[in-house]
Amino acid sequence: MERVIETIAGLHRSHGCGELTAGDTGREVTLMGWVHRRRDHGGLIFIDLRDRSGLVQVVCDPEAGPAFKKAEGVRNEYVIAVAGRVRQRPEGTINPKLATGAIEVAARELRVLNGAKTPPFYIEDGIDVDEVLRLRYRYLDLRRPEMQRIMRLRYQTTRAMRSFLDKRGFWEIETPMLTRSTPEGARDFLVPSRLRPGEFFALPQSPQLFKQILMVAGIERYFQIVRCFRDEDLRADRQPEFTQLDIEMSFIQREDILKMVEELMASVFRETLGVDIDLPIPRLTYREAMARFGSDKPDLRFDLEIVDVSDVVKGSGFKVFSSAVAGGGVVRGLCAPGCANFSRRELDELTQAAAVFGAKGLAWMALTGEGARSPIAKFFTDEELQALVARMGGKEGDLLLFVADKETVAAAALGSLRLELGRRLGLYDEEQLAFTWVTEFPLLEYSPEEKRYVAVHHPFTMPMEEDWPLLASEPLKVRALAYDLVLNGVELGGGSIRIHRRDIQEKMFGLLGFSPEEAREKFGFLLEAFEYGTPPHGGIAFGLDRMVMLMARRDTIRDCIAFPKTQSGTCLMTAAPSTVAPEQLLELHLKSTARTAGSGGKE
RNA sequence: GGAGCCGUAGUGUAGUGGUCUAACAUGUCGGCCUGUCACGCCGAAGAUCGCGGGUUCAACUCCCGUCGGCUCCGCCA
Repeated sequence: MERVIETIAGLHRSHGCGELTAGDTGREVTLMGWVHRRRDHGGLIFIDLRDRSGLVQVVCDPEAGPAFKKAEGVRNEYVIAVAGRVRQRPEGTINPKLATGAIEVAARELRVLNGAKTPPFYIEDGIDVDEVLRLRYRYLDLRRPEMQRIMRLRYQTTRAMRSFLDKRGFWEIETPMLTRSTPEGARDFLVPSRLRPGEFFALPQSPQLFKQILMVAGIERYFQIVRCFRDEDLRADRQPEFTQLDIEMSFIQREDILKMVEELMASVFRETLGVDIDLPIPRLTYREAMARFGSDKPDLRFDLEIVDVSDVVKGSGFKVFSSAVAGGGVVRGLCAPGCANFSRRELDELTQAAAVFGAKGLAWMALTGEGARSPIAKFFTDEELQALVARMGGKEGDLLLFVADKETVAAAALGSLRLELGRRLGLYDEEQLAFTWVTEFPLLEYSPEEKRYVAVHHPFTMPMEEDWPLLASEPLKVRALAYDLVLNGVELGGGSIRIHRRDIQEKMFGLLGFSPEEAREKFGFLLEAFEYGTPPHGGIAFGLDRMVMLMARRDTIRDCIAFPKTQSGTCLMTAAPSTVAPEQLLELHLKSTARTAGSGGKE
């Protein structure tokens, strides 16, 4: 059908559709938006008009003449302007499901500002459609109210952060997007330099080194809401480009930062969600978190703690347990309340969940009225069984689950099992916000691939002063002045007090296996800067996408990013990445070794 | 790099070796309709079942491969 596109000339939008109330009755208004739905009754046409403020019903009467004629040709998602008068709806036609349901706009004039193809999915909340389609037509997906709410929440969150930090004397400073590839850490995205053949910039994994140099530069209090890039595999909560709130402060100690961040979080959650966070935020040491919850980002919305039974079972006749302990491992368990009646199938599923993290098996013991029902009960004496049940705090009707393994495997497997049980048993309230600090992370861990120690946080993290003596003797036992903020089992952010003393930094490099020459080569500019009067300093960085995901109660950060990538790192809307013209490569002095025959990209 | 799940009209699903000439809902298009709001009623169009190969008399269905998507492990200082 031939559609006539009209101009907007002479019309001035007076209201948002969703803003109109009974108080506007009698008022002459001009609305502009998208046709959400049209109901054509032959002699009377209703149009639900939508803009980002909401919906309102527009009524077109044949008496309106040309407006009625045009309304007949209008289709979903057409962009129209309507001028008319707000009126009360007739008796009995009020729609309580609609915010503007008590009124309607009687169209006097209607202009079709643009037509639209029929969208491939409904422009409304709660749609059940393949995410591929949503990402391909992201502009339509973002038209949906729930997505608009998330985008607004994200904006409100960064606004609240800026406002808080501004009041505390922080300056927002931009750092380069084209920078130096840094060793250590994630894989870099590289950008070839045209002017320097054979050389490359890297996109920043974080502004870490720049923000520390800003402390040397005397900025004292810095922040930045900044895009960061990591060329690693994706997850529901990991994208190759993401946004972080990056903060650094001088002349402070760990407590100063933690306190400031707690106040920041309280302020942001109050301003965006109207929620009050209980302060101070509770703290766990890394050691405690791993032992009790099997994770360095424990979900504290529910208890269900892991219990160590190594000492109880070390002398038992059950070889799997006793030999695990004898071999330096541990036996730990969980008491699943009221799960004694779990089926074979449910137990298999739990075993699978534990196996993902490397547990070789999952021992179970159902506490029934007739005693312990379990394939392993026969290996224990009555006394051992009693001691075991007592240690686990097991009651009749409970199911005890055990993993015997290296400490790291047992912790990880039971930690994941704990989350699985928490979900299955509905042990927590979805609305709850359980913040926690995790502190005293280890400074170093051993990398078998590289056959050396690597920094758990980064090479500039200050060791805890009481552990300084261990640096030489037992480096793996040294704890760092590093901290993570965790919310509902998700790592929101992390930071540390940095090393500002040359002697300690040299020790650290020594432990990481860098010769002075190597250190200079990798971080020379930073070390040089550090020689010109570096204040004690420290900071933290938060994943904005994850924070918004939790605030909006979504399961993936893709829903909180306007234009996210798929799991294979592509953009379904733009079809990026793509091949480029050979001349472009030539200019950059590059030659692709890829074997795919992409001859210049898709048309 | 590895494991698992998914792929059928525009969309969401059904169909598990033979009336499948692929069904249902919704959407779309046309007609009717002056108080609907997931409007209603009547009618129509719309799918080489992701792609390629194999098994079979016969494949949407079984097998292999491949592509795409999702979840997870590794990886992510």
